[in-house]
Amino acid sequence: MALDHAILVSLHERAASGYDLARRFDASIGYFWPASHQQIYRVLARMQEAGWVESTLQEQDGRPDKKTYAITPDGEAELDRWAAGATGREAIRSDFAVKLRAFRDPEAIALDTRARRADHVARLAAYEASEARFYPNPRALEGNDLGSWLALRGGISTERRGIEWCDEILTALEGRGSR
Amino acid sequence: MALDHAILVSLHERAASGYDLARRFDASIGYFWPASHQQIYRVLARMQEAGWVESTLQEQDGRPDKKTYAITPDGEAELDRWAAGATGREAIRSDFAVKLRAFRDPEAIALDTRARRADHVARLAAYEASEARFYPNPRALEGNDLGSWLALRGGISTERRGIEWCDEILTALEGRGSR
DNA sequence: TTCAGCATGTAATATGTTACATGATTAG
DNA sequence: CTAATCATGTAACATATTACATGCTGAA
Repeated sequence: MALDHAILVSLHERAASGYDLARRFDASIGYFWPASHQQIYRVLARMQEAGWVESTLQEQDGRPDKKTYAITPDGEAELDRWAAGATGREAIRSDFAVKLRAFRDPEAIALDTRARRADHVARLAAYEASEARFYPNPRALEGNDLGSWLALRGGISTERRGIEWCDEILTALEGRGSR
Repeated sequence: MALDHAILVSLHERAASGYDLARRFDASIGYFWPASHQQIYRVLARMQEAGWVESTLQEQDGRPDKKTYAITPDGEAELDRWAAGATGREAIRSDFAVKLRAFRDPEAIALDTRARRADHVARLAAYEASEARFYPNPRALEGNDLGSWLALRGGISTERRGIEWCDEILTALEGRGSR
């Protein structure tokens, strides 16, 4: 039930509506735990029943009502409980690696690899921009900010390694005549 | 439906029973697409109905009967079709990164990080042993072997980056007084 | 007037995990 | 005698994805 905790972390940082959360998940926290709005609404409902979050309705003029969720003390306690435990090994599920093993169509692989590379480059740029903007002086970081920065560093190294892998694949394919 | 294709790739390499596949998934191909035997049996049944695989019963003395699955021409065609398309971006789901963002208990994080690091080291060693054993001369590789080697290279770089990230986290935590 | 954005959800389907179930053989 | 390995699955539950549904505002 890790989406629960991702949402709790996000609500701990700041109260939000389901819609707001969905947009946050498209950006910051969703880089490490993607989720759609449908999923988020469902989990919010479940957590509200469990007493981990509470909601207040806000009227807005010219807009639909907004249901703002906030984390409760029980929710904070649950976060603590969860944070004290160990996280297991994360499953890697890579269609792309499976496709490499299949190795059916080198041209298609090369094409796919180039697209993936561009993707990694774009995301790396976004991460690096974030880092420069929000964490210009990493040595001074503490607590929550330190954690967020370390998570971002993980993202940066993931993208870099993705680019390197793509380059390795492209080099190997080119060396053997596929363009 | 990527488990389907992972199984097809595996059956293309060699026919196997559900049980055999489950063990393969614990080792080679499962590094990139983990799956339990329960899942595998379910997907095999579905693919047999679709005509992508076929099974033959083998009697064995002193052992339960073995149902050996093989890929059919339709299955091969499906693999081709799938291999020609592009793979989308892979979702990263990392409890650990979420936990870093929560940053509730630095001691617990340090402990967890050390455990993860040990895990990465072990898996890296396994990958490197495979590489030395099965692909001593990468430049000479072609076709299927080249693909498998490139997939393995991806695994190796993933583990290396995991170790580096853990070290970065531990350094940051130590620099601030958590052991 | 059409499309993007705001804001909320339900429903159906697909996929993954955990627990249960059976029964034989072989190694310790 | 006990546990592990071989071999097959079913069932219940949890989670994730895709499609559907509604309705308002503001900008092009």
